[in-house]
Amino acid sequence: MNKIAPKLVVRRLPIYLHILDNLIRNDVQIISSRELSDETGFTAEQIRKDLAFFGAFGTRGTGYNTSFLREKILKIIGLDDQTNIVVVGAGHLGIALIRYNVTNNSYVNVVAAFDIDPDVIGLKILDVEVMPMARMKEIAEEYKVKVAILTVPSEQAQIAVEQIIQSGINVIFNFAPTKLHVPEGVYVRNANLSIELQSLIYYATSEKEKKF
Amino acid sequence: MNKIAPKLVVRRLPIYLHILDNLIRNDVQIISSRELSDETGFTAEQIRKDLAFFGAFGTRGTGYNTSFLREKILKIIGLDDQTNIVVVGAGHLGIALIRYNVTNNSYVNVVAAFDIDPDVIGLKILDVEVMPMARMKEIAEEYKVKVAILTVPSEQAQIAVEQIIQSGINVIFNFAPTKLHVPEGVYVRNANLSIELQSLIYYATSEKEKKF
DNA sequence: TCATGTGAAGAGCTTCACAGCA
DNA sequence: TGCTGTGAAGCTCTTCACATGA
Repeated sequence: MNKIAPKLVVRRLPIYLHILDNLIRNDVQIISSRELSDETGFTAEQIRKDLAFFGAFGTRGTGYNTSFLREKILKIIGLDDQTNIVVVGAGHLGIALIRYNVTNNSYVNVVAAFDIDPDVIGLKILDVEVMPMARMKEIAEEYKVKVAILTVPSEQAQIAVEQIIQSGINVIFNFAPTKLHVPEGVYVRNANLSIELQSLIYYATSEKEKKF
Repeated sequence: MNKIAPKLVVRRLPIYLHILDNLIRNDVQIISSRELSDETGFTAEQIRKDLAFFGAFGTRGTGYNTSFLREKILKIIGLDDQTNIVVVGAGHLGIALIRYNVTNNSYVNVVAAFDIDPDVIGLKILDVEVMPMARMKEIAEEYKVKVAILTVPSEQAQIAVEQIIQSGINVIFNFAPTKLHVPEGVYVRNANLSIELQSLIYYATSEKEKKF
């Protein structure tokens, strides 16, 4: 394994994982790329190529063993044990993501939230405590946290990023509508919901109504 | 204009729009693709190509007039007047998105939320009322709603989709972790936050720790 | 001179067509 | 036979290099 994995392939792996979990729960032991295609909407060829990038996990003439493939994908992503993350910014969105994540995601666990507002510090969302930013490094080290969800306002985003990086976290899922400046080796994915929403409007409006 | 706009270009337009809004607020009248590159992280060439796809909006040797370019992008996206949307599913995530959107997005306006739970029907989140699903069509027609944010649980997603489509809405921003089946002409964008989060773990784990 | 606009080249991802193997 | 695995072709998007024009 020396080629680097295509970004879009990596983003599809958890989708396959989710389907495999459901299949295994229903005692399905074998699945073909054609059936996975029906479940996902991706083509069977694409699914085979995605998986084949990491190795030959299937059996010709038969398909993929669901449990075996699940284990392989867990290893590839790096989800082999419970992965701990933190939420930075305990506003409405941060709190909603904590509740949402806990109920929807059995692989990733939020260990703490951080905020600068004394009014929210000390609160518990489900069993997740909101702590002052100063405790981030201690928590990150204790729980081996490598990923942070960032939901602070734009103005505070860059300052929060410095603290996140100093805490040893190297992946940021950024919900603040601003560009983050990070050093080499830190990976940022932006999830700017307002901007996504605006781009969707494009597909709601017929071409005829647009003049430019 | 007969070629169809590249999807990735459309997704970047609101990013340019956001920056232009800030520049105009600070009385900046001219911006070059180089400066837009510094603000966005995209290359200057890419920004020029993105904009040039829709027309020649700049002045050679000078740059782009911020107000002029803003107007053009608004027209291209279809944001020429306040765009109304609805939220389907008034759980934690739906409520958080209503609060988040209202405070972050001056172009898009949530006119109503819908849910099946009698306990939340009648609630107001800011000034957005939670209504029974049966009222969706009426509201969609009254406010010319073309876009819905879908935040119901997976099991209810497909049923909700039928109602959304029957209400005349043709674009769905889907937060439910399930594949939606829609007819031709309906555009779905998935924002599965758990799955995005899982794919990020890949970038947090060093290659050395992975064996497959 | 300086920054836009644009063909051409390049990179990345998907689809095709079929070889390979249980 | 049936489904995986994979080079080759095709498509989409990005980068390059420079012609164009204020």
